[in-house]
Amino acid sequence: MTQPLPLSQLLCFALYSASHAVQASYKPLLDRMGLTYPQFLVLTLLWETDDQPMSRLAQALQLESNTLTPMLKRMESAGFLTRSRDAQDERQVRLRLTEKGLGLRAEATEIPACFLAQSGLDPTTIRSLTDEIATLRDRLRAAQT
Amino acid sequence: MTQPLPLSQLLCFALYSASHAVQASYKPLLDRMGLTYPQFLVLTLLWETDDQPMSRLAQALQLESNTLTPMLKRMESAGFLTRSRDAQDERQVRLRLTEKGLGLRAEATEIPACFLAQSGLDPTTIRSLTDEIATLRDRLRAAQT
DNA sequence: TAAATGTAAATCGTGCGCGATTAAATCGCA
DNA sequence: TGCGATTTAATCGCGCACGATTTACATTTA
Repeated sequence: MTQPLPLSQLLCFALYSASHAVQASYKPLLDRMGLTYPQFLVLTLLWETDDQPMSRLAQALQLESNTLTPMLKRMESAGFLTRSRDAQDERQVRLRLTEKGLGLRAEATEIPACFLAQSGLDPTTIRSLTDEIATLRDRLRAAQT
Repeated sequence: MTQPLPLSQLLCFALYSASHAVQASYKPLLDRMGLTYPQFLVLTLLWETDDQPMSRLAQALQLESNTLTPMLKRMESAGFLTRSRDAQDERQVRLRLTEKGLGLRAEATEIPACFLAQSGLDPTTIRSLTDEIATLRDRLRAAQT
């Protein structure tokens, strides 16, 4: 048996604290647009593909209706998107960007670049780090059977 | 200008989703002990050094009193630790492990090892990944002036 | 020593995340 | 065709996170 690691050397804490630090660094930029960080993630998906069912966002973000439903309602009231039942399958809720939601795209997609600058790391390092973390995440999800 | 990246290639989302995946993989083990994930982080710090002021935990976790106060009260009611005002400086709240809190140490410090096994990554990779993520976090915090 | 300054927790409100449950629509199959 | 099983959202409760403010105590300084 090895000695227990201190918090500062735990991968779980590195991820936890880094994720919070990233959200904090995004915050001033998102505030100007009236977005929270998870809402920014939702819009990022809709900027890639507009008019998606909620179930697809849930899949991509690994979030469930108990998180997404109230969040999307707030985004609808704020005027970023519309929610409407699919005519073919009334169980599904389809999400569509409004003009306001579309209008934020150019400004918002600059944020990851600002973030990269703030981090002081070069793009290649950022890319490989992203891949390694995504691989870890996918393996954990797969093990979660 | 480069093209905007899809969500799946954003470092911020990799961190966000991996952090959630790690917490999900810890959950069944923590549930058995009656702990939440942030509570496990608090205990990890107290297992390293018992009898700390709340301000030191706040510094280590980068959390503030608005998060920690209610959380520590819950942990106190659950019997994991005690909270008491420091006699020398009545502004401070000192945290001490109870027998129950101490008793979880051996079992809980095994969790990161289980996690490592689940991840399917070798210890060396885990360590360098942890370091890289911590470096990124620290640079972002430093830029956050 | 009294007033100004600084520091540590606590409090309040809002928005996630998620377990558990419910409701409604669709699908599958006898 | 009809009825059980499945799928999709919605709802409810609780525990973080965090901005903003307040309270209590300590320290500095006039």
